[in-house]
Amino acid sequence: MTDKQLKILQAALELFAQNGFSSTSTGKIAKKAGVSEGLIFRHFKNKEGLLEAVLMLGEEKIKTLFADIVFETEPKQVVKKVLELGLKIISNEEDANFWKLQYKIKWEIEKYNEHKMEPVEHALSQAFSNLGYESPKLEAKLLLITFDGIATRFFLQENFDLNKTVDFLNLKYKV
Amino acid sequence: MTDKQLKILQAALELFAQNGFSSTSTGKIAKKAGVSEGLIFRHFKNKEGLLEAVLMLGEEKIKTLFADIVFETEPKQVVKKVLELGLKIISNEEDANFWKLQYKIKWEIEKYNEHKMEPVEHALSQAFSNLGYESPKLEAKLLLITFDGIATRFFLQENFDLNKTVDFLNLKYKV
DNA sequence: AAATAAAGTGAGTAATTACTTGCAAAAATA
DNA sequence: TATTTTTGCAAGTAATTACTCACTTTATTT
Repeated sequence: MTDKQLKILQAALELFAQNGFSSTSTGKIAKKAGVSEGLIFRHFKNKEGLLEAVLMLGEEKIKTLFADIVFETEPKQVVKKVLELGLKIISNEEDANFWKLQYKIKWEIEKYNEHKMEPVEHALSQAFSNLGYESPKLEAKLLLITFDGIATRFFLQENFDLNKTVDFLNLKYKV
Repeated sequence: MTDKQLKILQAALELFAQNGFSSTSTGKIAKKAGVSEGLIFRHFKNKEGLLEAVLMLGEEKIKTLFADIVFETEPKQVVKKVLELGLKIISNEEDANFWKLQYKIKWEIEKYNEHKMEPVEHALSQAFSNLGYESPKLEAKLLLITFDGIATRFFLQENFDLNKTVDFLNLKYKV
């Protein structure tokens, strides 16, 4: 991984997350990265290849955040940590861009990659089971669906109060 | 509203909802509508004007669906009807496209129009209040957030089981 | 040091883009 | 019926697009 290669990936992440895939030209990426446009195609073959590289880089980062949840043994803490994932994301601008890109791409390419969240869903399901919930699997699914809703608001609704929402959910789930 | 004008709007709705705004060319819209490309600009000034016209048409349709909720007096029925809004949407392909477009555009243009849901939120809040919930306003907000999550899954997740999710929520809210 | 490979450039290309314009047909109005 | 307005088309246009190619520079290997 050369220095310029990384610069391209960073510029692409920012622009893709900000303006979407098809609205971001390779020319603008090259300019932002301080690189000739041809270099993008040398390293990533084509625009889609660049997107895939950015997406893969993001998945690695996201997996790190998941590990903290999956290896948690205290059931209440599992739920709490899932709910507070959002707060964790804001704290790092690059992480936030990765998440935003994930959702943006979902809507642009129309494919929901459900198995990405599977380990978290499983951990949640187990946690709800231990907490005595009647339908732990459905509870886990529902919480992740709610999480998608929260993400939608967080990235798109200007005056969305994330803390308030998370607090309320903590209260509802008693964690 | 001429016949061709309507054809343009219908073609634009389908293509925008399917492929997004910036990825849909005016040429393709014209071809699908069976119309010369120039006519689009005659009637709608530019591509954005066409989008706005489509969006406005959609809002009218959506308002109809909302009316049924807002004028409902039985609190349990209000909650039930909000939860079953999704089911109602599938039944009509055009309605589904309008909703899909709403979300697509949100992510493409990055603006969440919250006041659009305000009457529903207010009705929900009142319903939760009547049902004795401790924080009716927050409950209303949370349900609409969850609704966004459900919409995300409904439109993007291939094997998403809408009925199962709605049934579970009906159970949780005891409606 | 010589040879090979990889990284990087920038000008060029064909296709697509949103949008314009001049003109004809149809509809509405007088 | 005559005139004006609206609706419609086809052939443009300038800008932008993703991508290529011939070439130079830098790094790695022999």
